[in-house]
Amino acid sequence: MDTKPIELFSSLSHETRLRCIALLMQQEELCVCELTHALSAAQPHISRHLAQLREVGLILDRREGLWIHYRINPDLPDWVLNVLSETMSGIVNQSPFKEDFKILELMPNRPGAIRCTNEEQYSGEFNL
Amino acid sequence: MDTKPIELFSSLSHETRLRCIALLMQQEELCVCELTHALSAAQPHISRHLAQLREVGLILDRREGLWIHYRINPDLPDWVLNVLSETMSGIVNQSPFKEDFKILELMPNRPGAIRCTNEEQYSGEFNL
DNA sequence: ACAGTATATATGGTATTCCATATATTTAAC
DNA sequence: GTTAAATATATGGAATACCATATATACTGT
Repeated sequence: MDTKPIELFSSLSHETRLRCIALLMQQEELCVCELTHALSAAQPHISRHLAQLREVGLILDRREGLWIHYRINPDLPDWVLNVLSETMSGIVNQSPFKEDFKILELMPNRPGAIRCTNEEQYSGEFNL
Repeated sequence: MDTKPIELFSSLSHETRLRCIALLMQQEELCVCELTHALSAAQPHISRHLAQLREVGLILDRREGLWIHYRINPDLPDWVLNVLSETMSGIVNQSPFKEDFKILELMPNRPGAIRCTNEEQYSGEFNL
């Protein structure tokens, strides 16, 4: 895959999209409703920006019944994945990203819980 | 310095700015006329985008007589510098970045000389 | 005065938002 | 086993906000 740097950076230069990417970097896989909850945003808003990220190839989707799970595309070029993880290390303690992690953790009835009896809990420490 | 990720990425999401950053990552210090030459762009165009990069703190300027030299801000947070160098490794072999390096190398009368030849003498088609 | 660089304004174009609606899938009713 | 309702997600379109460009003009140092 031949990621264009301009596309990459303009994808990351919108708060909604960067917040989604940040959550996906932490959580492996998330569905739209979880992202909607974590960002306290309208569902069409999230859906639009996820579509943009998908079109650029940053994320992949997987349908499972009602839910569509998104995840970071593991086949991105190394330099792109490195940019993402360097970015994570820079923003995990900044707002609104750190709050997003906490709100997601506290979300009731997460979709994964219906099927996965052993959902993994985020073990980080937060200071809201 | 507390670089905001959105500001960083929107700075990098414009081709002119990313090309300037790429040249500055390679060249330590460059003046506006060198960047103007390397990108074959109008001087006000370059100046405008350098101003944006300066306002965000990505680059610093230093006046020396007629010339204003720009350089990457060495006091950027580590994660930002890492994002920049990871990006460099991803784009050095892509167009138009790799061509920019060559055109800059071949520039006649680089400053240090008494004045920059700003004429549009460059007409040769490089086969890069 | 002149060369190098910066800024101001207007204009056109692109991205984003919001609302409404459409599609897809599961569950439930009959 | 169809049909309908409910849930999850996606898309269309108009209004707005944002950004880039071009051109002209102003500033700064020799």
